[in-house]
Amino acid sequence: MSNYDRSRTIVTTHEKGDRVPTAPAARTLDHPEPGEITLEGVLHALSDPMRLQIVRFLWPLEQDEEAPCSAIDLAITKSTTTHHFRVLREAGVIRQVYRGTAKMNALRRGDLDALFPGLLDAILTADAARRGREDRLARSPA
Amino acid sequence: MSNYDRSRTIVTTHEKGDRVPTAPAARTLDHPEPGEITLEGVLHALSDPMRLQIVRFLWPLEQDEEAPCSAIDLAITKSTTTHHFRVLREAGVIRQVYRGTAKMNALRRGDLDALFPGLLDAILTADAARRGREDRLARSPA
DNA sequence: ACGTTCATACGATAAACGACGTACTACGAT
DNA sequence: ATCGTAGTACGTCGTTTATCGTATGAACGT
Repeated sequence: MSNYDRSRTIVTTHEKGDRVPTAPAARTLDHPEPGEITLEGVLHALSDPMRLQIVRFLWPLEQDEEAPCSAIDLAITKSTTTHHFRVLREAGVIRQVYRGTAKMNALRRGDLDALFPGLLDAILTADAARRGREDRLARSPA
Repeated sequence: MSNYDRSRTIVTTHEKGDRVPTAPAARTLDHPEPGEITLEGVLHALSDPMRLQIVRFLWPLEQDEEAPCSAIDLAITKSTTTHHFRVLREAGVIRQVYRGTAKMNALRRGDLDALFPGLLDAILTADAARRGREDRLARSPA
């Protein structure tokens, strides 16, 4: 289940002579190959309000521009945030990479557009339109 | 297939007085108003393989053309089929109406296109492309 | 060495989900 | 009246999900 690279974390037992975590070997994260990305998986990943909010945040960024997890203000705890980012990554929607102490996130726009042309834009445009409607409703006299 | 006789459709409300006991107020089904349809709900409804298969079946039909539940051959039992159709209906993806002993289904194409322009086509085109890829892979020499 | 910051792992929990079987209803035809 | 067909209601079962809290780890400054 966890794609976290445990090659080094396992070593909590400093048994003196066994694997010592002297070579951090840059934490890596598993991402699905384009061929492993499924439409159902992507749709499911985007069917959660929090995750949609994350993608909405990432969407306007330049191609491959990255943002740390903490850049997005979600009304959930940090551990739940981690969970949602992982779901998005495992579905192939975002790419995550460690940069120092932060974990940067970027939409896998190229891969998704190649696999499902127009899908991402249709979803996010639809979402933007929906939000526009709701805002207008909220502002209109009751 | 698709030649359903609509000549005896609507008339469940008999003129005579009010609700005639023989006509138990024509079973009706609740559908969300366009304003109640959410993007998350639609995405969630379409993120299941069986439901995607249902929509894929309904998609090529003419505008508002209907098909009974039984027209689609799903590898699940009847009760599970009922469940999936209900999820689609409650998400606003399809419209269901009783016609005699059958329950007819149609995509709510107009409503969906108005709310989320391009979304349905993007999803189903993406799905078709994906299936094309998989078929090619399956046929290629191992 | 120490503390701060960012993010994870783990464990718990309550809810939702997908699937099933059985018993049932509604409608139309025999 | 009875039967078959189409679909529902309900209860169950096992899995997944979304959320949390707490403890932990990794990188960076001081």
